[in-house]
Amino acid sequence: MSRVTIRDIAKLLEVSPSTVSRALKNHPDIGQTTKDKVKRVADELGYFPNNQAVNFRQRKSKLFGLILPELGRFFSPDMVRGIEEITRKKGYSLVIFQSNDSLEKEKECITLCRSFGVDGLLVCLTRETKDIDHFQGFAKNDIPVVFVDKVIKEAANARVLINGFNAAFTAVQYLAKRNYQKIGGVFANKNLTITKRRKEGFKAALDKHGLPYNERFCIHGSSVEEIKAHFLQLLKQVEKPDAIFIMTDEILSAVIQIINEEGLSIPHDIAVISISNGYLPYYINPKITFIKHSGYEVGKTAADLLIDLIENPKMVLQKHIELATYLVELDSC
Amino acid sequence: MSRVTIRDIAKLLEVSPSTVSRALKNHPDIGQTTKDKVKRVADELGYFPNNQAVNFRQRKSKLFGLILPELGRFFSPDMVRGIEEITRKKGYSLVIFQSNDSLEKEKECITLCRSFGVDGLLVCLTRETKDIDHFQGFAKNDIPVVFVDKVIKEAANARVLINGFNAAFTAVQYLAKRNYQKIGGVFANKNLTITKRRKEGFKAALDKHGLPYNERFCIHGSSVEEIKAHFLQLLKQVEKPDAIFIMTDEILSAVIQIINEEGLSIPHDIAVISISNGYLPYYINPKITFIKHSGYEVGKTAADLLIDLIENPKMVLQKHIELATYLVELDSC
DNA sequence: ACGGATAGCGCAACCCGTTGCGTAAAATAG
DNA sequence: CTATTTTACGCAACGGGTTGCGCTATCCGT
Repeated sequence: MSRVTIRDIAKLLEVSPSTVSRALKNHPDIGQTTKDKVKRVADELGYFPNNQAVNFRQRKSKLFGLILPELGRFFSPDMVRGIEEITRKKGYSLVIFQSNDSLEKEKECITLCRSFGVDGLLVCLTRETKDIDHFQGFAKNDIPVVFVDKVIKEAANARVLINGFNAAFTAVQYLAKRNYQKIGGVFANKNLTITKRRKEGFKAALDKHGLPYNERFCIHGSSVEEIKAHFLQLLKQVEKPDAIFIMTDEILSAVIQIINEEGLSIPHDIAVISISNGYLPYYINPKITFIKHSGYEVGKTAADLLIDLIENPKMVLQKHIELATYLVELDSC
Repeated sequence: MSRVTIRDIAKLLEVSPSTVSRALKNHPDIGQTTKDKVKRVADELGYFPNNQAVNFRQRKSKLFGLILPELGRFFSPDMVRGIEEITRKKGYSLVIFQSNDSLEKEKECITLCRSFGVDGLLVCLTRETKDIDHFQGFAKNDIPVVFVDKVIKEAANARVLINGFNAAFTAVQYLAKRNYQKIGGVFANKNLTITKRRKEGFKAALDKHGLPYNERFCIHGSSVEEIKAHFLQLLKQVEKPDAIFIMTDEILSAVIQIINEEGLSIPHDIAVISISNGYLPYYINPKITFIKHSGYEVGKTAADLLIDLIENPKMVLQKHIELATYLVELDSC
């Protein structure tokens, strides 16, 4: 059996489809008795509106696209949760796409989003993305785009991310105040904006506390394997850091494995502080002191901003939001 | 500027919209010169098809709905990743909904899915869901539904999950073979099918190895807090288990925190084995021996099954797939 | 009783790509 | 040079809900 349409109801009641349509949405032009009849019949027939038709007509889709490099285990699930909550509350749904950190796939995702006619787009850029020209199609059609977490510094688009500079600064300052002298850092890919910002904060805090920035104590890596290998090298050096700052949960997970495998004791052999979404630090013994950044908040804020942009098209499209972070003092330094 | 339609191209070239439509899809009825002209103009104007119109016409949406209790940090991200990979490859996209483990919200999600006209549905049921009558609307309209991970035993629908009985059996057998005598278990909510199956495997293994099933060594909890409280109580008992089986990563994360806080040593004070997606066990010191179940594989398998059901409508809709698990031997027992 | 207001509903176009059918022109066959 | 086929394209309806406009019937005021 095919689905019940407004015309089916209309025929049954011998009224026009437009009357049924208006009756169902309590349009004042329709008499109460007609409204009642229509609603009763609609109910009996199990009618429900075909959103595809409505959206097509209104040139809306009530869908947001969400493009991520991948669904990780730390930050992104929380972020997606936050995004989904807000969008849902506002009557939108979320279509997710994974770009696998490939620029080419990111472009594919964009094409898909356009073909679905998404009403807005949330994007966490791939590490390969150097410019955002491929998003211009959306700007032309007045479809707002909000960049989240991984952004491009030069781009003048709306974006939401955490204040990585402050987070790193706070972390390193904490180490400095506890008299750690040889502070190292473990960072992601050097070229990413997110890495640069956090490293700037790292250096600034060292500087403020009169500590030297030692290049040899800082390692970078684009994958878990790279991080592990480089960190192991660092531990084998003659002169080792007495404390390390860690840029993300992913990196923390890698570093912890090496520390455990090497049988080192935290904080005795090496102190650790991390920027984290706040779960992993509690699984580790001792619990890792961290700078809390909330994927959930980032997601909610980004979704809110996107909805703002849709509801107030005149609003500046270049709003930048940097969310604050805070220290959670545990046992690792 | 509004988006370019097939009629815009038609007007420009003084042909009919149908000619443009056919030209763009290489229909043999259209002459080569016309095809070339159409394609060139389409390109110049930046035309791309309006999927909303097409899908509406075909009564397809090329969307799958995915309803989850929530986006967790262990199993579900991997599962979503697997689902997304397969669906994407087959030309579908994924709309995700969170039911927050509420039956009412689950029903809301279903309504949304229907209104979007999803072509298929993947569902991980809430803990409140006792029957699946609210999915009957899909059955009537021949829209396939695949249940994933959290299922209802009685329901005769397609489903994909891991073989929880075997996983638990293997785990407990491993403990038994290593001469642990007092084996306890930490389980989720008693009423869930997923819990029942794993507990059956737990008991069966004890039975096979002539070990007693001790109710006092088994705890249940529906939340992290409950688990923590109950597990702490268990540790304070006079007679304590010498090894514990843990049913999920979420529970493992809670148990580990208590063990750390109590200053117990694994496996000396208590041995641990868990069913896990395979990340958390490596973050813990010592690394936790676990039964590997793959959210990624579950996701891929479920998506494959769903696509099968769409492409071969005659196929039995009641296919049950239980994925195998395997032991990963680490250092916790 | 007459003019204007208002309530209540229908008509038809619209959104845009697709597709069955029809047809004129060109090509081929006989 | 007809008769038939083939080529190449156009027409119009379809999908389903929405909406501006127009029309009729009733109601109210004077």
